[in-house]
Amino acid sequence: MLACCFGSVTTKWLHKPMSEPITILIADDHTMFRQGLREILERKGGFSVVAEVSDGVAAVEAAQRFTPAIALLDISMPELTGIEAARQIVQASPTTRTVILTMHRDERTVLEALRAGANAYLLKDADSTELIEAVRAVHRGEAALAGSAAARVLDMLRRGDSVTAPADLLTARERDILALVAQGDDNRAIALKLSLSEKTVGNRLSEIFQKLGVTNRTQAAIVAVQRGLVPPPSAL
Amino acid sequence: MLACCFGSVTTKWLHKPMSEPITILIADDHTMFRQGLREILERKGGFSVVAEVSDGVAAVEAAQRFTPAIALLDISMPELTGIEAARQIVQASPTTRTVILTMHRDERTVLEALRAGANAYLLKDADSTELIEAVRAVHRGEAALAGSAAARVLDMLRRGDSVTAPADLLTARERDILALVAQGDDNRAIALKLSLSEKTVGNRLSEIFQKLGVTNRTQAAIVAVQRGLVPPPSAL
DNA sequence: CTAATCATAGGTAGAATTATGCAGATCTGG
DNA sequence: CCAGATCTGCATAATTCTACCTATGATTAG
Repeated sequence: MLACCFGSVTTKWLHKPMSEPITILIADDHTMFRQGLREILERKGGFSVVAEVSDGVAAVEAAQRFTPAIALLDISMPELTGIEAARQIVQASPTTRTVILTMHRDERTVLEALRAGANAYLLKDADSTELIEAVRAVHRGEAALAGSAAARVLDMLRRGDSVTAPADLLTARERDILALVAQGDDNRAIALKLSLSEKTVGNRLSEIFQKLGVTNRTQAAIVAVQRGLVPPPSAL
Repeated sequence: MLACCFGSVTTKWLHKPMSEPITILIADDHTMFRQGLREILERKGGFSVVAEVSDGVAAVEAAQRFTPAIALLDISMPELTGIEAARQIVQASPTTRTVILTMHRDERTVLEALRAGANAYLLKDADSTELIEAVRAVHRGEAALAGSAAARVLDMLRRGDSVTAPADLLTARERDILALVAQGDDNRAIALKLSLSEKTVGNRLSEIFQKLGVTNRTQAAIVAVQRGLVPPPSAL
């Protein structure tokens, strides 16, 4: 522990001879988590947290303004999920590489994130050294997937079918509907809010269920939130 | 930043003359978050993290074995929610004071936690200095509620009715059912798993909806997870 | 241009959900 | 032991949901 502290101080003094520190944007809706991450990164040395934001929209804006080398994006954020944010950040700030943070070890979420242009996918119960290593790897231009995640994705790539078949990506409209389902709206409410007929909502929903591999709306809501397909319901 | 680092080192050297460090148990299912918390607490000085666990059951066991002065409990944990863990910890280790961490600013959750015997209730988007202050206050024997939370609870206490009326605490059986709803089970599946008739499940559900102030099972599932009434669905 | 996909919406039929009311069994605190 | 709360089960009816079918117009890719 002391060694660690000394180590960090030492590293700090050696900043100048090192190459530029890696600039980082942290996006997570929990202040404590952000501060913890910042501590870990800055004490380690070689990293410079240039922005901290608490929702997806702010993340995109900050990425555009600060063009950080790395954007650490939590999946579950208000306004815009980490995955959506990543999608927009690769447009808004192409030099920024994105790392998705999540608590769910879900293969399909990984693919969803990678398709959105994310360069890495890390579980929140990964060790902080794994995080550091992943950030460095991504900064070097490698696409990093933490330990177990990497194995799973490779497995899926090997099986082949998994990568193409469950390309069950929801369409934009389907996501609209799913987002309302995940807020507890019934079909009538959804139809009203989206100016659709209840029939259409019901039909869409059936397709969504198929794509998500579930059989009812409650399961769909759970999956949607867990996979970061829609922003989590803020408060009821 | 440098000052901060020196400060922490200094504090560490001064450990001995200080009163005993406050022993702390951290329970959260995200390793990164735990490590961040630990960093923040240990660098600040005066705190000693004696155990880190990732689920509610382990939290209760650790509290029993290490009898920490403070248990920092995340609400949303596998196996056992932070609130349930607090309930059991006050039994298993009466000298341990519990601090509930959550991301939801929900008045009813606050009450739920306080009723379970928690000594403090902190939002995860609180500042780390607030956390430190709260932990110290709780250790001094005070019941701490972070800024806005305190105000809200006081408001509710003032209104009076809120404290007694929404004593809509669910019964044990109702929680059982709600937990399955929050996993996406339909009434038939619930009836099977709990050895009940579908009718009974339906009846219970209607009462649960009333108590939670919702109108359908999806909303109930959302509320249940957000309030920490049931452990979140692990993976679907 | 053609084929494919998407968004829309209508229909039917069956399954599930939800709101109520009633009632016996059990348990618990006073 | 009593009173009250809880758990259980049954019934009914209205509502909602879900699966599956068809079909039209718009957009898009090849």
